[in-house]
Amino acid sequence: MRKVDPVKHAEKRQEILDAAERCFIRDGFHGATTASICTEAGISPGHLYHYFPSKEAIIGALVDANLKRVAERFAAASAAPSGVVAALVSEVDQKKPKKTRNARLMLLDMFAEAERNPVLAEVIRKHSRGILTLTADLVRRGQDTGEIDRTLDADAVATVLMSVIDGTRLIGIRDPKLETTKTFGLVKTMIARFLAPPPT
Amino acid sequence: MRKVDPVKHAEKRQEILDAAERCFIRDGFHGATTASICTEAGISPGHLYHYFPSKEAIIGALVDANLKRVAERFAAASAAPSGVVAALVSEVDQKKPKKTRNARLMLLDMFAEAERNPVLAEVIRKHSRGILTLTADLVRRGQDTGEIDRTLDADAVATVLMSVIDGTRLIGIRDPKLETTKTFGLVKTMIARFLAPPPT
Amino acid sequence: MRKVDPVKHAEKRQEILDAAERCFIRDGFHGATTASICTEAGISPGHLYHYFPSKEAIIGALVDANLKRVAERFAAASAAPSGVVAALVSEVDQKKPKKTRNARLMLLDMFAEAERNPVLAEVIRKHSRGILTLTADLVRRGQDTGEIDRTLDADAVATVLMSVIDGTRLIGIRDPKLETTKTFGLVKTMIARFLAPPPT
Amino acid sequence: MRKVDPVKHAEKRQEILDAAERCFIRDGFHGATTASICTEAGISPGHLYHYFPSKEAIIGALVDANLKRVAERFAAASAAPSGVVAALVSEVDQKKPKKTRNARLMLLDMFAEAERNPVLAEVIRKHSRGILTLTADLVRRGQDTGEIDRTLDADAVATVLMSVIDGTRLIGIRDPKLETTKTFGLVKTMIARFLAPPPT
DNA sequence: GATGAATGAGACTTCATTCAT
DNA sequence: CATGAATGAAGTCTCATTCAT
Repeated sequence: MRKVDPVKHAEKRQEILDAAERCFIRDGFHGATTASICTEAGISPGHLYHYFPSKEAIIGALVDANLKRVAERFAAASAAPSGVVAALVSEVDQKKPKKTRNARLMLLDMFAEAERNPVLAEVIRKHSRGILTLTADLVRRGQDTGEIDRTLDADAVATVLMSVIDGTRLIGIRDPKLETTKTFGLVKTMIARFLAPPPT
Repeated sequence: MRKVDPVKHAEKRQEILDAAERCFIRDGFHGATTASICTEAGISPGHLYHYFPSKEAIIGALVDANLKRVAERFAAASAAPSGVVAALVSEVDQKKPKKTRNARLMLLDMFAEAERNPVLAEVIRKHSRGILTLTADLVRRGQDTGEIDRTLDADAVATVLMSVIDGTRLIGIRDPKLETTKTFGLVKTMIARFLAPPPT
Repeated sequence: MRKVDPVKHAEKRQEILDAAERCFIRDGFHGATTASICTEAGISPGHLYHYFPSKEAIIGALVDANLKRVAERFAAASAAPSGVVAALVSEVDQKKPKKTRNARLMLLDMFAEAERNPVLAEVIRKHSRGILTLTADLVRRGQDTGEIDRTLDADAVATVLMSVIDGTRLIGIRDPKLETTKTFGLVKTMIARFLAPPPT
Repeated sequence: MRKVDPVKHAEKRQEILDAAERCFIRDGFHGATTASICTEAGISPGHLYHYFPSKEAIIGALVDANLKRVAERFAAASAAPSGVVAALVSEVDQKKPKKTRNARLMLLDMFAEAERNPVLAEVIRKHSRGILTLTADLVRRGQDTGEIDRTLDADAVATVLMSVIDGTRLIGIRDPKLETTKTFGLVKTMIARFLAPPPT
């Protein structure tokens, strides 16, 4: 008799995820309550559980979606015809401050949560491996073209670059005033000098 | 004649802080309960409040102590007679994996918490400014001796280096297997190339 | 189509208030616990907070309802066609001893609580002003008909009468044995002599 | 070897009672903590129990002392050579507002507490009986001299007068603005008319 | 699907009282 | 006498989750 309309179901699910993201950014993973998410999404508390089996599952889905988005953005940058180093450096660029802040908020909550939550940790590891592979390939391409120092280990370089980008994301907690174009520019300089082939 | 023994009080306070740190590392700021801290410290639930007015105050004291320790360690490295770049790079070095992990756990919880807790945010900012000043001075010294590229802005360099170190600390969440000597070595290479004066 | 049933909600809320009143009469505002109220109301500890944001709010609602009831009862008496003095005196009458005792218990807890709780104090003030106005009007009516001494200030008389009634309510604490028909009768005599126009 | 100096002991005891009274007036019987009383009295928490076996005992002693003082003041007024009605009415007089307020605070807390505390209730009853006896005697004296209506039952009159005075004390909770000289004056008028012998 | 009433474990905190020194 | 460290029961309130309708 009754059939679930899978499209509508998926749409509603996404709406809830969006609402949850707003709540998490506003209040953090722990500060946000399922009740607040339901209010934000305009549904009743019980109804949430038609779409997600638990608050943890919402977090998991959100983290997965977020990291996937980042990975895809990076993949797009890699595929772009600009130089290899330019692609590598693209993630450092300063977006709108508000976006930067939101990204940082989610990143920190995600990472902090992942420390005690193996499922989340695995999600992060999965996406990290993807980005790492992509980056390493990019580095190897740069080495082939001579843009990048051939003596560097491409995989290790990828790891270091990912860590640099993560570090860049955190600057704003140390002190919001440090989150400047100058800082980001200097990070790019650092990466450029790091990767540059040694002068002959 | 009979007075409070401030030494004993401070000692007990420290014991509680140590116990709390173990709990926080094990369960996180949110997962750890005041009850678990009391059990770990071997005191009764109410007694905690003779030493700290709230759980938040414990976190605050712990964060302050932790960051102070880091800053002091770094100050010591700066004062050492080894080269300037060596000092700058010292923080990257891999300690015992367990210590690395613990440091990361605290760092993440601290930073995540600070996003919603202005008091904590200010504590972090205070210590960050201290480290930044120290680093910038070190960089300037390096520029004076010719070890470091004179065209770089010392303050901006300090910011970038701090961010790189923060990023290094996070590698283990992305994937514990990446937390290798090789990775850390390559970070040092990056910093060295970044700071090196341009070949004439 | 499907909506919250506001009637049921209000009913449950009232049930809880009734349960709370029983608890407060039995144990006092401080002696009664939210747990005991929940047990009395037959609900779980957490569920209380679907209907009231805090224990204080329950007290507030109860005090408001109680005073409102008193004011309405008095308003009804005022409207009755019996003589003005009879109406004024009606509040003194002795009800069933148990009711008298309960009323006293609530009154005392209310008043004691109001000393430190401005919100409660305002609730009491609000209803007191209502009763005062009503009484003063009644007195003026009596003065018009010649039942009451025209030289008395109606507002001041209202204040004194309210205070007399409050005092009457407290007799039972001084000594339960004093709470007799004789005492109450004499209070009526006092009021009658007080209000009576002077003999010409 | 060690003898307790009973004088010093009694003095310290009184100091503690004074401190406790300040605390109770400030915070109420429930709001005041033994810790705050100790701080106010300048002693350590443990030391309190050298003078009183419990917080309840402090309240008991304080209530006893307070009521005794009231009774004595009233006894003094009774003994004064002024008219009988003047003596009866003396308790109504408005003291300094602050004193009035403090008296009310203590009275309410005392009475509210006595509702659930039989020991306190008995203390109150004891002193009430004393005042009642005194008042009744005074009334009888007035009846002998012709100042007071001879048809009134002296004991019942005493009860009513005590209740009127209690009521007067509460006026300020209903609304602080009502605690005026005019109100108190009118209460005196009421009492005078109440007691006056009927015109022949 | 959808609601919101209901649950219950458990968190943080308070405070009168005791005890070792 | 005097201190203050220590106890532990209990209280208010939160919140993820379930269930009847």
